Amino acid sequence: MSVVQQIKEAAAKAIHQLYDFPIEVSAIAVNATKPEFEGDYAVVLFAFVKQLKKSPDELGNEIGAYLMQHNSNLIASFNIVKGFLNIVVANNYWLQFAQIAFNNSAYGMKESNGNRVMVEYSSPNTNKPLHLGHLRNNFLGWSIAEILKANGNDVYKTCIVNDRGVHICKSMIAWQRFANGATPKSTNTKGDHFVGDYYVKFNDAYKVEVETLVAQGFTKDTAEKEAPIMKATQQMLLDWEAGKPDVIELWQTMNSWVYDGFGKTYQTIGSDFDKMYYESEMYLLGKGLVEKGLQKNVFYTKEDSSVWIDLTGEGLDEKLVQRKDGTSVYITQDIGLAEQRYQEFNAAESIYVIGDEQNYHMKVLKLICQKLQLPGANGIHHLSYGMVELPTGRMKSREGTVVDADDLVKAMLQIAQQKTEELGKVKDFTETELNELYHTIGLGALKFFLLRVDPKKKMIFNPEESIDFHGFTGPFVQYTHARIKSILRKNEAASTTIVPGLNDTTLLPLEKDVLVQLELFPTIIAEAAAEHDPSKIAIYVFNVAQIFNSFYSQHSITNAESEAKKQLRLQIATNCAQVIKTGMKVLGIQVPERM
RNA sequence: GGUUCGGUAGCUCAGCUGGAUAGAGCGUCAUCCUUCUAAGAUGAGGGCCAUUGGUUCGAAUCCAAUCCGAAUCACCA
Repeated sequence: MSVVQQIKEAAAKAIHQLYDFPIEVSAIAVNATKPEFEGDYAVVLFAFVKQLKKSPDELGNEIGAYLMQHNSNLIASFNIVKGFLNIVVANNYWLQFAQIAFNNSAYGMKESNGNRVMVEYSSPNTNKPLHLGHLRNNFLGWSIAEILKANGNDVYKTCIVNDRGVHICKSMIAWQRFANGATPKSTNTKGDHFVGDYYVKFNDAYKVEVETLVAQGFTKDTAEKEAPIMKATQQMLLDWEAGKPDVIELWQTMNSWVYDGFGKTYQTIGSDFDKMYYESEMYLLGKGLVEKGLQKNVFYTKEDSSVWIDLTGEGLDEKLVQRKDGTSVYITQDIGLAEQRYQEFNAAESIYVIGDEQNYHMKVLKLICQKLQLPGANGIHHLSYGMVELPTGRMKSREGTVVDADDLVKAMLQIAQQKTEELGKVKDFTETELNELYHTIGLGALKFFLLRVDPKKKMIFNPEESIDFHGFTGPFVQYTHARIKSILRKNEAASTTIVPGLNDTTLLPLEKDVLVQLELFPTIIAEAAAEHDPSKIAIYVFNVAQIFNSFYSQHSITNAESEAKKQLRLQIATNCAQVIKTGMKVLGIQVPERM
């Protein structure tokens, strides 16, 4: 149990016992003591002054004395300042903690709890390569899955590929017309980029046709509908749905190019999935559910025989779930997919990593699932993340301001290489080792940059700042790890038992600061899982690195004042490396032994 | 117009289940490598926490209103 939790429980018990006043543990407020006062944690007394009709000083003294008497292993002393009961945690407690963490290679991880959780993320379209926004999605999804695993859940990572629809047909039409049989191989282009290029070519051609029609006197609306290339695209979609062999074949070929490209990107950025779903196989799902919904009177039919749900009672609108021609819409598919996945994975909780532009859609989806009483409906969570914008504003494909994922990763690796070469610390590395290191650092910088911000918030990607390797960055944390490892290599392993001769030794402030920080790790991991928020861990891991660096600059480990101190500091350093490694791992970031 | 989210240092962000003098990083200025990795450390400077009112012992945090910004409200996906 965490120190804070122990203090809360002890304080609640004290108040109950001393004043015969039962109080919820959660009602006790405990903060870190400000550095200028003596103590580690402070119990806020104001809340009870009124209820217990005693002055803060009186309360503090009585509660403090009780706590010391009944929790002598935890609490060494206390003092009261302006309504705050400052508690000094016993040095022995911290020393013991150092041993416990040192001997637990899974420190921060929880035992399996048997809960099954499905995480859906990435979900690309097959007409365009991945961009910066997809990277945020992929890093968030992968990380939240790891964080949930670390908290003992069984996690299933899934991905739904949007591989059908008009947008795909656009690329196909453009390829037919403009490619002259070119392939990714013949042009030496990555498959997803190759197909994306034809999507762009479609739009260029379409634009020209519309302009021509407008010049001939058509209205813009008519021109957009009547442009020959658009009509051809719509015909192609119909042919696809009818299963016309040559269209299906082209569709399969072009999609296979895209998957080839995506596969490479996923491998580079470390995304993986337990199960891939393809919309082409799923878009008919949910038809049965429409029937079921009608029977349950959750849905109703309008006179044109389209099917709707009325969500005005929930403050939303009426929503179409089936067109009058009997075809299903986007949301119907999603309902079907939700049910199907529940049957496959039996996950009580499903987390959908989807941009905040779909907040409304996800709200509707959950509501409908609940009204249909689908199992697992209450466990649907939308991990809604904000858009990634550039300093100049939103990325727009039409204006060519989209930051391509592959380009960005490549640029990060190059900067990692350049920086590493400048510093010249790993001149003895082999070619393979060097490439591995550039990958670790470059990708680490990128992942950390995208994960260190609260997912809910939109963020600004500043190319200048993101490639900074100093301060609140991935490489800073990685560097700290490498630094610790370097020290550990130069010393024999630390003692795994209680270091003799330390019981009476006062911990130095910086030694204690590091231990206090390390002790928070399990709490932070749990918080990050509960809030679906990897940024909590990024911030935490940075704090650990920072505090260690302060400690390191002040106190020598190798040449400590005594052998006992040396052992303790080796333990502390080892624990820091361990916590940094584990914390970074759940963010999807490797840490090097040297850099 | 309705709904939702946001507005904290020059910039990027923490802090938001109310608690002590609002914190980091970047950038600026100044120190520290013959001693464990300087991708580091230390210090200085930088703030009407959008505005106004309310709730109370106490508000960046909760409530209301206002201003500014974003997303969304498709028989698109």
